[in-house]
Amino acid sequence: MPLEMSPASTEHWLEVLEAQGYRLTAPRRVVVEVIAQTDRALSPLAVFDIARIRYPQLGLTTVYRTLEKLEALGLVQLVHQANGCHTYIAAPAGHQHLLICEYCGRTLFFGGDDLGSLIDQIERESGYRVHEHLLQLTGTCPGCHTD
Amino acid sequence: MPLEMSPASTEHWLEVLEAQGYRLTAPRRVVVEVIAQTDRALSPLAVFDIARIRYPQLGLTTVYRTLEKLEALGLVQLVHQANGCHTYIAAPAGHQHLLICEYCGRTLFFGGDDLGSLIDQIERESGYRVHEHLLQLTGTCPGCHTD
DNA sequence: CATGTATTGAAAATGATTATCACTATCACA
DNA sequence: TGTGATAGTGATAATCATTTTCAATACATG
Ligand SMILES: [Mn+2]
Ligand SMILES: [Mn+2]
Ligand SMILES: [Zn+2]
Ligand SMILES: [Zn+2]
Repeated sequence: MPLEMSPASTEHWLEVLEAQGYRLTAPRRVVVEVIAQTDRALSPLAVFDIARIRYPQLGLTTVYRTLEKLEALGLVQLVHQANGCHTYIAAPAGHQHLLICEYCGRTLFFGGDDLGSLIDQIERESGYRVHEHLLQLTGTCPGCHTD
Repeated sequence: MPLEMSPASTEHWLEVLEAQGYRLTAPRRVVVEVIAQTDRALSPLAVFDIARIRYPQLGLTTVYRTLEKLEALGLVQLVHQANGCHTYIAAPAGHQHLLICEYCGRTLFFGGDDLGSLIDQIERESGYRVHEHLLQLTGTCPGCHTD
């Protein structure tokens, strides 16, 4: 079943970073706060612009570097955009897929397991082994369609 | 069920381009040939390099412009790469999804209808209307795994 | 405090894609 | 068959996102 975005995982993310041996610096904290507390996919530049309000010295380079670490740790996940540029969004626990409202940007996750039987079938018929998959749905959320 | 790549749709593609009012010029022909006859996803630059062998005056700009038209007509489809850059591959008739071998690049298509029941379920549970979806599977083809 | 290491951000470099523009090829039709 | 209108081309320049470099700073540890 689809999941709502969970709020404010900031503290948890900082713990994970610390457990990895990373220092909890001011610029990292602010980047983590922004992306952990937003329920929309954000480009690195958008993260930068928001984070800079609280921490004006912040560099865009640090935003890229922090997002890279968070993605490697599975705390954020990449969202593919038609134009080629990628955005990032806070990821729920485990591998999940996205359903994005094309009007308001509201985002819902649903479990990767829902794909299991489809993938099993494709493996049987093709002889391939499936290791990874990318699935993103786009549409309109309940608030953005009236019919 | 998964489909093998169909060969040499070159003539058909040229007809479609012509039917759209586009002229069948030498540079367009060579770009169409390259992408229509390859069963792997190619970057614009890769298309350029291959096409240039037959038509050295070709400009990279024209490759981008031709791929853009072919994609708009549904003749090629975009393949998302982890690094952000996109590649293109000849698309079978109708909306299809990709299964790509991570070792040899061999590519299989499977139909969008296979996703129908999953999408129905997600629509019911979420209240969203799903308009588009992006699905790509990655794994190993029969020739690239021995077990 | 002293020292080694991680982190930072400005600036430059890179790489992909797109926009410009002068030129050419092709088409419609007189 | 000319001829003007239009589509198409490719070299070049511009743009945009991302990565690299590097000197300076912050932090941890003894
Ligand atoms: Mn992508
Ligand atoms: Mn589909
Ligand atoms: Zn919405
Ligand atoms: Zn293979």
